Amino acid sequence: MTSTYDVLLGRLRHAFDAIHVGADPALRASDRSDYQANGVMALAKSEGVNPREMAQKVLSHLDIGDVAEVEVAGPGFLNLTLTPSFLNSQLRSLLSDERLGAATVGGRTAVIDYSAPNVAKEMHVGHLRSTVIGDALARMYRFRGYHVIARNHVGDWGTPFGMLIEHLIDVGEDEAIASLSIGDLDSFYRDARAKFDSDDVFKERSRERVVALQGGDAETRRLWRILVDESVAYFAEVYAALDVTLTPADVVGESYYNDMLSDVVRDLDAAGLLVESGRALCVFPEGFTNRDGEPLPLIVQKRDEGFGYSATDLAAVRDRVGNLHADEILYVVGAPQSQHFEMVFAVARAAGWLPDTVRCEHVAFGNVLGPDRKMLKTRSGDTVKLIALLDEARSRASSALDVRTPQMDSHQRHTLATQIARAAIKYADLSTDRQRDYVFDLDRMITFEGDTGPYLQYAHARLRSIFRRLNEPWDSAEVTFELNDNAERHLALGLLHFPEALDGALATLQPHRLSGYLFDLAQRFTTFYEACPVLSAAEPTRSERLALCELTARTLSLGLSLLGIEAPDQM
RNA sequence: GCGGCUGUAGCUCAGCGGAUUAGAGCAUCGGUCUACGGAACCGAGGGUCGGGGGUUCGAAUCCCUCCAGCCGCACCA
Repeated sequence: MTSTYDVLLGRLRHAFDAIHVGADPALRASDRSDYQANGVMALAKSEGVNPREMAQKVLSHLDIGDVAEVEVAGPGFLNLTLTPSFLNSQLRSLLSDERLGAATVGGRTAVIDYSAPNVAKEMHVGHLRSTVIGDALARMYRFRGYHVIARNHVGDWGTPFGMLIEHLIDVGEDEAIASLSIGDLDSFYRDARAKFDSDDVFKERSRERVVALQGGDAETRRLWRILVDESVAYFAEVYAALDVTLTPADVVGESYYNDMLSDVVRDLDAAGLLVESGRALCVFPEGFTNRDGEPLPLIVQKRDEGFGYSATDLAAVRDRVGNLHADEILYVVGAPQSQHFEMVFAVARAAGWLPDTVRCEHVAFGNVLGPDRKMLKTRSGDTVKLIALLDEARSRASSALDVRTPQMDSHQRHTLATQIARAAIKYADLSTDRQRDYVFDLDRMITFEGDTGPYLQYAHARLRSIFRRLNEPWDSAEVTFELNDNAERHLALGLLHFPEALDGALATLQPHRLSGYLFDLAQRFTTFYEACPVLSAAEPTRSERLALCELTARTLSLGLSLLGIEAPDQM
C-alpha cells in the first residue's frame, strides 16, 4: 500500500510542479488539521506572488478531493483534512499489510559498524550506546529492505596483547579459558596489567611477544586466538542477554585489516597524499588544523613503523566500499571521535576510495552519565559492567512483578522481568536525541508510568488482553471505519503516521523519532480506550474498535521490535 | 587558540525543511472511580526557549556575537 503521507505528497507535488517544477510542498502532520502543506509561502516568495493568491493558484492545479478537503489558512497554509472514505480505505489497507504502510527499498547494502568491545576486556556502559543504537539502526535498515552487514570492529590487536598472551601462558591455558569463559575478563586484564607494571622481566617478555605476534609466529597466533575466541564467545552471551542481533560472524576486528595496511600506505603514496612528518607517515587532509593553527595530520604509519588506527579505519572504508559494495556505511561511535572520522572520510575521498555516491556517516552519540552528571561509574569508581546493569534492572522489574502478579510462576516472571529490564534500558537510550549526554537513572526508566519502555509494553499487553477476553473468532475483513468518536479518529490518524515516523528515524539516523512516535500512539490509545468501550459496544462499532485495537497492537509491537524491544502479550 | 556538541517548565526531555496558540513525561494540586488490566484517564498551575544583536510578513528553529558546560586537537583506539 502507499502510505497516507505519500498519497498526499504525490497529489501536492503534481500541483506544485505545475507552477514550479521541484517546488517542495513541505507536507507535515498538523495539529490544526490532519496534515498541512507549508510550501505555498516559499513558492509565493520565489515567484513574487502574494501568498494567498499563490494558494489559490496551487488549488487550481490540485486534484485531491477524493482524499482530503483543503482549506487555505493564515498567510497561505494548506490545511488538509482526510475524507472519511479515504481514511476508511487506508485503514483497511493497513489491516492486510504486514508492513503497516512502510515503504521498502531493494538492492541496497548498508554496512553498520557498532558495539566494538575489546578482546579480554569486560563489556561495560561505554559499549551500551553503540550496541543499542547500532542494533536499532540495523533492525530498521533490515526492515526497510537493505542488505545489512553488521561489523563488530572489536579491539583485537595492538601492544596490550603481548602482556595478555604472556599472562595467559603464566596462568595456564585451561585455567585462563575457564576464567575468561565465566566472563571474568576484567580481572584477567587487570592481573596482566599489574604484572606488566611491576615486573620488568614480564614486561620484556610482553614486548617480545608483541613482536612475535606481529611477525606471525604460529604458536603466538594460536594463543592470541584463544583470547579472541573466548572473548567473542563471552560477547555473544552479553548480546543474547541484551537481545542484540550481533553474532560471532559479525566480529571483524582490527586484526582483519592487517594485511591491507601496507597497501593503504602504498596507494596513498602513489596518490601523492603521503607526507613524512616527525618521522611518521601522514596525510594532511584539507581544512583540519591543530591548536597552533598548523595542518593536522592523519597518521597512517607511526615513526616506529607500526600502523595506527587511522590506517585500519582507512582499510576498513576501502574494504566496505570495494569488497562489500556498501551503498551506506554507518559508524556508531561516540561523539569524541567525530574529528577522527571526518579526517578518515576526507582522506578516503581524496584517495578515491569513497565515492560521493556512498553515504558514509559517523553516527555520533553522547555519554551515559551518573547522578553526579559525570561518566557513569560504580561507587568504587570502576566501570559498570553491562551484565551488572541488566541484572540490577531485572531485579527491580522482578520485585515490581512480585507485587503485581503474584499468581505468575517464577519462570515466567523471570522471563518477563528480563524483557522489561531490557526495554527500560534500551528505551531510555533510544528515546532522546542520541547526540546528547543522558543521565542513567534506573528508577525513572524502569517505572511503568510516563515515557518509558515498560509503559509501551504495558499498553501493548492491555491491547492483547482485549483479544484474550474476546474468546471468539473475529475477522477484520468486513470492518468499515466510520470513526464517529474523536478519540477513534485521533487514534486512527496516529496509526497512519507510522511510515513517516520510520522514515524520519532512518533519514536522520535518530531512533528517537520512532520511539517518540510510539509513545504518542500509546497515549492516543489509552485515551481512546478510556473513552470508547470495545467489547461491550454494539456492532458494527465493536468490530471497528477491535480493528483499531488490532492495528495499534501490531504497530506497537512492530515499532518496538525495530528498536530491539520485545512486546510481551501479558505483563 | 581552533573545531564539535549542548543550554527549552522545579526535574528529565520533544519540538522534524522557518510559519498559525512553545509541547510531553515526572513532580505538585484538583477531579474521574464498585474498573473491557486504575501499571489508567481528565484538568490546573508552572517557560521573556542561556544573554544580546541581525535577516524576515513571521525565529526555540537561520546568521553574527557573547556567556556557561562537556569533548576533541601528532603516533592509544
